[in-house]
This record gives sequence, C-alpha cells and structure tokens, in this order.
Amino acid sequence: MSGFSEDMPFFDEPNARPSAPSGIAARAMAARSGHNNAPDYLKGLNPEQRLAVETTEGPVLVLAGAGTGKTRVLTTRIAHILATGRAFPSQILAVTFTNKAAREMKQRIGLLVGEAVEGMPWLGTFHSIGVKLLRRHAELAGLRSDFTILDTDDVVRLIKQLIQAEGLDDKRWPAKQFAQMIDGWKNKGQGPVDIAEGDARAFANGKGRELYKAYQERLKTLNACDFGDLLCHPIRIFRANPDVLKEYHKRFKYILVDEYQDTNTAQYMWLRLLAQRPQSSPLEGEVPAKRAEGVAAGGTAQSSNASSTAARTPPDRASPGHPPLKGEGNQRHSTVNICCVGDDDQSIYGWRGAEVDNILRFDKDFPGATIIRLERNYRSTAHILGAASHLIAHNEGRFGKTLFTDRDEPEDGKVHVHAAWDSEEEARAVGETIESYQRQQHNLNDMAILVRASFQMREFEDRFVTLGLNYRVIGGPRFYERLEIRDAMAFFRVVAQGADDLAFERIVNVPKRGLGEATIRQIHDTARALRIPMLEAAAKLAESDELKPKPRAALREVSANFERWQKALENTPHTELAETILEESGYTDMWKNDRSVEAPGRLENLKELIRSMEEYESLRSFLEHVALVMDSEQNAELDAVNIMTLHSAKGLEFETVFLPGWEEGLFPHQRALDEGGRSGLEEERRLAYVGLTRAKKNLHLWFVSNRRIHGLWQSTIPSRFLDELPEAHVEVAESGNSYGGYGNSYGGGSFAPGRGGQGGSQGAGRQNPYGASRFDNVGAGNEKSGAFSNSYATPGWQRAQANRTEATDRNWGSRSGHQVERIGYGETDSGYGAGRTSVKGHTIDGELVAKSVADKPSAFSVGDRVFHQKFGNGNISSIEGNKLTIDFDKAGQKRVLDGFVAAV
DNA sequence: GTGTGTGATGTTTTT
DNA sequence: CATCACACAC
Repeated sequence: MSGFSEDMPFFDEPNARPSAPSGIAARAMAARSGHNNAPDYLKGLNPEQRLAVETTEGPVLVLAGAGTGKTRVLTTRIAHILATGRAFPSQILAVTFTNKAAREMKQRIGLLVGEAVEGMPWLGTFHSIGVKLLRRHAELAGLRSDFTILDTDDVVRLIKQLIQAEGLDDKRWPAKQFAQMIDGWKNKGQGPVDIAEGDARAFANGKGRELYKAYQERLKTLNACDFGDLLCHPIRIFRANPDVLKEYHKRFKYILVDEYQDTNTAQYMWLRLLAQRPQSSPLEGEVPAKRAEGVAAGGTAQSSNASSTAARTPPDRASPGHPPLKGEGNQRHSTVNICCVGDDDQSIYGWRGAEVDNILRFDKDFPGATIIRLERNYRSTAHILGAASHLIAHNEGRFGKTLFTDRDEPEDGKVHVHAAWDSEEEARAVGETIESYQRQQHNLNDMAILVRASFQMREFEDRFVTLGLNYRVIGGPRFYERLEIRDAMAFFRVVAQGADDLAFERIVNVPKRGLGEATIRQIHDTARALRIPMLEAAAKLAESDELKPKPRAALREVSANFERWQKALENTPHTELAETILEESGYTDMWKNDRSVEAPGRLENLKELIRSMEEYESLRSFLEHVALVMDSEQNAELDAVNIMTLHSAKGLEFETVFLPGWEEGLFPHQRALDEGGRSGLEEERRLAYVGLTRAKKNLHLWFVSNRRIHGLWQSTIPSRFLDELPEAHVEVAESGNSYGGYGNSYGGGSFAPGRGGQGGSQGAGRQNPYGASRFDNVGAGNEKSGAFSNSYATPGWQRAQANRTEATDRNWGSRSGHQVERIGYGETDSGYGAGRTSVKGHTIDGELVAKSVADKPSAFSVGDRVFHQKFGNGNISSIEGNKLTIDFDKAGQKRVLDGFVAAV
C-alpha cells in the first residue's frame, strides 16, 4: 500500500500505458476490500447509486437531489475506477468548485482507497487545476511559469490605474464596475476580441474593448493573471495547440465534475475541450462559442424535459437498460468518460455566470449520455421533503425529480410557518424557539438560521447577544481579505516575485516612510519607461540623484531590504523568513505601536498567518495556495447556533433550520425579480428549495409584516413561496406576539397594517410585557391549531393571494411585460383609514410583483396627530411624498411610510 | 499622515 | 438609517 506514493513519479508519466495498471490495481483492491467479488465500497449503496458508480464508460449525468448521497457516489466512483484498474490515480480529472469540496472529496476517497488518493494530482477546483495547467504551459500564454495570481482587490487597483492613464474620469467609470464586466466576459470565455460590440461601447466612452485589451497587456507585463484567466488561458492554449490538448486527452481517462449545475460557460468550454475527443467532435473549436449564443435564447426546457422522460429511471427500478462495463478489455476510449454530478434544482449562482443550461442539455452535448437520478433522500423527514418538492415543482426549466424517503415517522412535525409583526419580534421568537429546543437537549450546533441577505443577520446577533446565546456567523469577512494579511502577503509576493508591481505599490510605503504619491508616481514612470519592474526601478532611483534626500534614503532602505530577503529566500526556512520580513520591515512594530482596538487582533492574525505557512513547503507554494484558498476555518468546538446566508448553506445540513424573512421583496428578492425576470424568480425559488432541504427534522419559516428597509419602515406581504407550499405538510403556527404591547391579536391577525379599525386603539393598550410568557405561545398554537386556514384567511395573506390570482404560474410565458396598475390595501381594506400607500403591482413576465411606490401625495399634512402601531401616538413634523417624519410621544422622531399611521 | 466631513449606496460569493 | 469609501483640510 505504501508503494503508492513511492510509485508516484511513475504514475505521473503521461505516457504510462493504460493496460498497465492491472497489477497495481489488483494489489490495491485486495489490500483494501477483502477478497470477495462485491468490494466493500459498493456495499450500502442503493441501486441508483450503484449504477452511477459502476457506469464508468461513456458520458454520465447523475442528477442528485438534495441529500441523496451525491458526494458518496462521486468518491465511490473514483474508488471503483481505481480499484478495478481502469486508470491510474493520475489519469483521473476530478473537479469541484470550492476548496472545501475538493478537500472533502480527497479525504473521503482516502478513506476508501488509502494512499492512492495522494496520487491524484488532478483532483481540485477548476481554478487550482487551471493554475497547474497554466504553469506547465505558461509560455504559450505569454507568461512565465512563476506568474502571480491577482485577487479582485489587485485587479481593481490595476484597472483604476489604466482608467486614469486613459485620461478618463474614474468616478464616472468606476474601476470596480469594469472589473466586474471583465469577470463576466471571462466567465463566458470571451477575450477582448470576442466581446459584443454593445458591451464594449457601454463602458468608458466606448473604449471598453481597448481598456480590456490594455488590461490584458498589463497583466502580461506584470507576469500575472486574474481568476478568470486561470480558465481562459488554458482554453486558448488548448485551442491553439492541438498537440498539447492531445496530451491531456491521452492523460485523462476519466473526468468527473461536481456541482455541474454551477459551471459557467468558460468552465463548460474547458471541460468540453478536455472531454471531447477529436474523432467525436471535429469542430470542437467553434462549438462552445456557437452554443453560448443558443444558451441565452433559452428554449431548452422542452428538449431537456423530453429527454429526461426518455432517460428516466424510476426510483424503484435499478434500470438494467444500460450494461455498465461495456468497455472492459477494449481500451478504445473513443467514448468520453465524463461523469457530471449536479442538481439543476440547486442552481443558485446564475448571477455570477453559472449556466443551468449546461446541466439541462448535457445529453445534447454528450450524445448517448446515461442519465441517472438519485431521488432517495436520506436527510429529511417526509414533511420537509414534501414541502420542498411541491415548492420546486413550480419551476419550469428543470429535469424534474421527486425526492422521496422511506422515513415515515409519525412524530415528525410538519413544516412550521410563523408570522411576526416585525423583524425584531421575529428574532425574539426565533431565539425563544431555539432556547426551547436547547432545553430539549438539542445542540446549538445542530441549528441554523439561514437568511436571504446578510443584513438580516444583525437582528439575530443582537438578540442572541442579549440572550447570551452562542452563535457563529459563517461566511463573514475572510481571513485572507483582512488588511494586515493582505499587507503581509504583499511583502511576501514582492520577495518571491520581484515583478509583482501591485504588491510592491501596496507596501512601498508601509509602514509609513514618507514615500508619497509623487515618489511612487516617479517609480512607476521610470519602470514603465525602462520596461522593468517597479522594484528595480526603485533601486535605480535610489542610486540616482533624481530624488530628494528623504525619499531617496527611504527607497534605498526598501530596496536593500528586498534584496536581502530575496537572497535569503534560497536558504532560509520560509516561515522564519516570513517572520524576519515582518520584523525588519517594521510591520509588526507598526501594529504594536498602534493603540486602536483592532491592533492586537491584527497581530494575532499575523501570527496565525505564519502558523498556517508551516503546512506548505515553500513560500511560493504557500502564496499560490493562498491566492486560491479564500475560505477560513471556523471553530467547531463551540456549541453555537449557525447563522449564514442561504447561499453559503448549500451543501450543509442541520437538524433544525430557521428560515426568516419570507416576504415579497426580500425573498424573492426584488432585485432578482427586476433584473432576472422569470429566470430570476426561478433562481430565487431554487434558493428557497435549497433552504428547505437543509433541514433534517425541524423546519421553521418566518415572515414579518413590517421590515425596516433603508432606514424606513415598510409593510410587507408574505412571500409567494409560502403559498407554494403544500398544506398537507405545513402548519401555520401562531406565535405569541404580545410583546411590546401592540395589540392582542395573534400573528395572523396582525400581518398587515390594514387590520380591523378598532384594533388600532386597542392595540395601544399597555399590555404588560412581562405578562407574556413562552407558554402563551404554546397555548396560542394549540388553541388555534385549526388556525391554519384561519391564518391564510388574514388580510395580508388574502392580499397576497389576490395580487397573484390572475397571474398564476402558468401565465409566465407571455413576455408582454405590461404594467398592471393595482391599488393596494389602502382602497381594498376599508377598515383602516390610513392605508394610503398605494401598491403598484407590476408584472415581471406576467408574474405580478407587489411594489411599494410613492406615486401619490400623502393625505396627511404637517402637524397632524397620528397613531403608529409600533411607536404609538405622535405629530407629523414633515412630509416628503409618502414618507413622514413624526415626533412620537414615546419613541422620539422616526421616519415612516404613511401607510403605517392612522389619523387619530 | 491623521482626522473629519460628505455623499453614495443599500443581494447572494468563489476562485 | 447606517455604513463605507473617498476627498479635503489641518
């Protein structure tokens, strides 16, 4: 077994013959799995999973629903390929999106095949494999193999320089925006010559294309590339050098792709080049570009639906139709052994270039593909699955899977839907629920709050702080994005790669050495004029007398420092060198002398940085990994509630999940609707689906009737997604919301401002806040358990219904986009005098979306005495459109929308 | 260079 | 409203 790593160099030989592995493989198999015919690793797989593992030849698409054992299939499949001697470890290309996924996969393969996993140099993220390819063939892209990888921050700074150099106003043309445009282009695999004329014109007075070109040239002189290049350069290299591509065709016997629904066009092109062998596609070069056009046009839904029906595998049948190991013995390899695993229903990254279409038309791209569905869910209760499946069924462009489970435990609760008056109450109630779970011996670690937008987190954090409840926020600011880390890295980068001007510029004057803008400009100009890196230019300038004494001395010191460190690079352990650099540059001292509150933390982070360097064998390899690895570890030891966005929850699971903020405008998010139209809505729905399917046992959804958006209170209506949940699996829980003394109605009754007239004054009744206890909640819930329909009959809910009835899901097709004027609750709810906010519904591809718009002058005037349900009585002090500034007797001055107050 | 003031901005995030 | 980035003045 140990032989594997020793044999590695041999494995890595691209020319190793495919028929050779039998001996080693046999050894491997015997070593790890006993001697019977069905190896251990296949045991415990269900029939579909097993089919997905054993169908090694030809293109395979595994549609793996949430919680159906996707990773298990992927890893077992690799183990199977290795154990049966189909390929050497080094002949398998396995790509993931995140480092986390790659790590997990590696670890799990390791459990199955032992050290053979170490021989898998081509297991990694798209980007890390891209780097590897690019380092090998850098010269074909006009780079040296020691190129640096710039992160977004560097890129923006660089572009800013270019915009200024172009004589353009960098305010009118923000560098950040252009960086995003470039990113978008690269996601589509487009270089400066490929971009659409319109796109090129749209930026910088029509100079978009030139700017993009200039950017690429600048990167080349810097011997650097951005993230997008890690994909685009290899694509270009493959296209321009068939012999190179051929080498990889020979090498990669098996290709596996994780989360295929998240691939963007560039990644698709990249995969296609590698997977499509010449004989099967003579035109591969033009295929992707052509296709990219077709993709946008849509119209794939039907075709994929049709094909999916054809290829459909009933969950209870092991589909013997496809004899798995056809290719044994004959090593012709004209078929493409590519296996993509994904779930079209979990595609939630369209906004950053992912093309769901890639997965939807897999069988068009790879004719004769086997499509295997994994629908047996091992994660959630039947209620949760039922709710999720019903919701996602509202989407059109999808393969269509139905998750099922064998679990049928009667004690499993339904999915709970809760209403709250506002986000504060929402946080409070969630906190209470969490505490009650905690009393039932649930670990906080097993609970998660998944929000649509990160601003929602704060309210929960605040609440948990006052409760003294541990929580952890996942996906916050990343370690490597911190100022001090980036500074330190810049030092290291200049040492490792003297031509890294961006890094040099970042730290020439750190700590402050009196090298101001003027000096830096001069260095810059000298460097450009002589076509040398800035570091060299700085050394030259320091020796000339073109500078004033002070900057000259400073510069001399800087360049002497770097010269010394660069020399030390050869013979000093890298962690030691790193420490020396930070010491000698005065960087650590700088923070030691800083008495701001952050300083100690920053020093701590620097220590952590050095510590993490130990895992790498050299400064260079460290820098490379860090450029690609942006995720930071969280301490799992602490028992704490997890708070994160829905996006970052993908792939995770929790016993208990809370999903707050299910309101129109927030979820689905207004902007997704405005910018994405129907597909935007569908992506939001998939996000909802992801959220629901994270839960194993308990699932609580929340919506509030009032939310503060951009500083002012707005009324909200329940998310349409709530309507799309099946009643059979959902239970609307009435939460006690008597806190704060705004009314004795239950959540259901107070959905919206437009509730019964007398409720207003009564609501003001001072109910003792302490009078309410958790038991009230319980009581309320039970008492009103028949309240399911009750709740759905509340004004807010009915309004939501009414707004939607005529534009049902079926009507989407019409791209009419006509505007439907609809007067909101102001007019329809007669009971409430102040409902003057008009709600202007407008259609998005036929789907009605409620939107608050100030299109009517307020009916109030300054000085009016009014009542607000949250803040009580007050006088209007000023009016702007429908926004009122009110001096409340108790609450002080607030700005609220006029729909929220009633004349007294 | 540090500090204050102004103004724009206000989803989701990986690499 | 609240935050952050940037510009300007000391």
